[in-house]
Amino acid sequence: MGRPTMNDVARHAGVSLKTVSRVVNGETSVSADLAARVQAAVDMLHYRPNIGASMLRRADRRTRTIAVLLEDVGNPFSSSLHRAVEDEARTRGVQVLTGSLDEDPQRERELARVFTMRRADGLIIAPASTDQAYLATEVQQDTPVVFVDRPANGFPGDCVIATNVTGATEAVRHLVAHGHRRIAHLGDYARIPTARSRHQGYLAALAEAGLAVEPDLIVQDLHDEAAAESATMTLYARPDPPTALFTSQNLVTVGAVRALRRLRLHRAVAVVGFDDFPLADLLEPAVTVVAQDPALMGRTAARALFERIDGATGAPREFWIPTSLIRRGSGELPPSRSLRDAIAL
Amino acid sequence: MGRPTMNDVARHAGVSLKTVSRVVNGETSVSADLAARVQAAVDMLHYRPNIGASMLRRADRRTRTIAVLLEDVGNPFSSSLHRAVEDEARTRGVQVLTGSLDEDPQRERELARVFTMRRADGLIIAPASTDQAYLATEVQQDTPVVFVDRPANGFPGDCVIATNVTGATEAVRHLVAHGHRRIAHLGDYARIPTARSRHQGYLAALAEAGLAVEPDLIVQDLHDEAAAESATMTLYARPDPPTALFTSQNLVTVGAVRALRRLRLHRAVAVVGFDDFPLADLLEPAVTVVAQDPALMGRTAARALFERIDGATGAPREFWIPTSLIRRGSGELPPSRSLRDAIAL
DNA sequence: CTACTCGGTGACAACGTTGTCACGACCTGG
DNA sequence: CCAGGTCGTGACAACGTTGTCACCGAGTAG
Repeated sequence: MGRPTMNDVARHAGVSLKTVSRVVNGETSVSADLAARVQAAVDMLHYRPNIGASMLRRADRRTRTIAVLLEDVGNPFSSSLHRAVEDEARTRGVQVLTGSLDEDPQRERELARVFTMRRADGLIIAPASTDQAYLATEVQQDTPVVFVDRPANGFPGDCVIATNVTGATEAVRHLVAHGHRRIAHLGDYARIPTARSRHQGYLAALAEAGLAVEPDLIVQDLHDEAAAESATMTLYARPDPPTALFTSQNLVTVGAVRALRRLRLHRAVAVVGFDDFPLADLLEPAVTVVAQDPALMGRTAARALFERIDGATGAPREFWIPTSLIRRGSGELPPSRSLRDAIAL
Repeated sequence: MGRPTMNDVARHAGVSLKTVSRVVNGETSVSADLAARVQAAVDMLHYRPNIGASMLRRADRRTRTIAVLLEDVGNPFSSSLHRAVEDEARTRGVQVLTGSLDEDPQRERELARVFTMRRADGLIIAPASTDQAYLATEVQQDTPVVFVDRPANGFPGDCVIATNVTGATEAVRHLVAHGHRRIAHLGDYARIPTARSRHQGYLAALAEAGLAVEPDLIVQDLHDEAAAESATMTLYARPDPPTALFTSQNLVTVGAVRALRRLRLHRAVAVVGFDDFPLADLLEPAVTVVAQDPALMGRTAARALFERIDGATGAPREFWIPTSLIRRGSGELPPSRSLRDAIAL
């Protein structure tokens, strides 16, 4: 004996199945006494509508479910974004399915397919793959997709993206303004679009300041703390190390800070990181960052998605979420004259 | 024209609906050439089964969905736990619905009801309310519920809980071992069971060391950084402040550390926090904590849940997830003789 | 050669719900 | 008093799928 159905309620209340349906759906065309009898039966049996069955029959075909594909629901950026999406969904009585992609394009496709089979009303995707053309066959014609954090390719959908290029430019310009001429860039996987944009912003700031690009000072494909830490160690084993670092992602920033600590250079080398992280203000020196606003990105993406679900048409839109430079200390350190001495120390 | 259905595929392949069903479900009793024709039609039409409809008809009534109710999917503890649950679910082809409770008992009931209407196969709940008796009428007889982080009341289900009491005792014992006699406790909302357990552990360690409980040194109902920071400030405005702090939650720990910084007491007052947090090792001094293992808690809860979903019966089980003391510096500071002088400074 | 089995296939009902329509009771206006 | 409309209610089909069962043809044993 599973859960009671509408039929059970109808029998209990001595009315027809359809009348129960009407009461449960709050239609007003039911007489007061029948409605009361139905309600009593519902309460007695603890009846709960099966919304799966309901969606099957309903005209609008809505599951009142959206799916969110993020890099990793366990990391701070993704989870803040997730939370903001949840809050928007909640006001609409919509539930949220999530999945982590771990930078795996294959997994992105798999999950898109799975959520399609579940007939999610819409998808929010932080792409791990470089090409979303597969979505054309994977999702239903009228299932909207909103891309967040990274741009989409090959599939039309609203995009919600941080101002990566200008944010990175601002970061590097800030270092230049504090007198730095040799500024290294520690970047994430070069295949990640945001990493490329930030790299581009770095180059733009150098160009603007008339500084030469020194390939030796650019290290890419750093994705975790350990890689960033060892890359930083290597950088400072060179004869002529940079006086400042621009790190393009928070794990990279933390790895670099760790390395500078070990080298006792944390008060000698300036650092500006892209993306804020908790406790950045409590480190010594506190870490200057270009902060993103993941909650705003999530809220914006969710709102855009719901507008589409509610029928908004028109060309794909781009929402640019501004970044903001937060001066905390590490980015305001002046260039150290005697870095090599400091290292020798 | 929505998505193609099995009927469309059947028509295209020139076979019956049922044959398509068999092929889609991988039944082997279909001849090779019919199976091939069906597969071709599936590929051509980009057919995707509607698993909502499928679940309605299937004998096992499984939605292959579980629901996870956490405090806040955006905080580090909840999101690590969530991620671990996702990984377990993924190996089983099960999807995860999540919801944040924000310590709101009402919201816990609402979400339990919503996920029931969606016929989730099982629930993982980090309770926000003190009584889960409502689940008896809310969830189906055979829908298992696993409680995580906090114990349940009034409803049978496996529990996955950190060793809060012994962890807290170990923390305080550690401070005692370093010579502290006046150890304050900064606790979360007293209504939260874990906060109470940690408080209990604190008292046990004092008793064990023959130290008197000083009510003035116990501050409860601190739930965020700001509250913890101002409580700490107040504590050090007293004539005879504690030489060490035991903080029962990571936001409280961070708030306390912030206050000690402002008071320039961060090298004078020992701190041990309950629950680890990113970058605790990079602060000065690095923060000694009793670490929980949220990923292990999530994994354990998910495995327990799936065992129940797969039919395991028997009395509710308790899984105790051990905590571990991580010595980093702040907890090893000796008692300062001249705290009042330091404050005056 | 017959009876019986077995493997492959399809017709049909059913899952729990909502959309459509028809029916009867009551009211209203001429 | 009757035609026409409105209101409340229920019978029935349908959503997309799977479970059940019956059927057909071929192979096998007696």
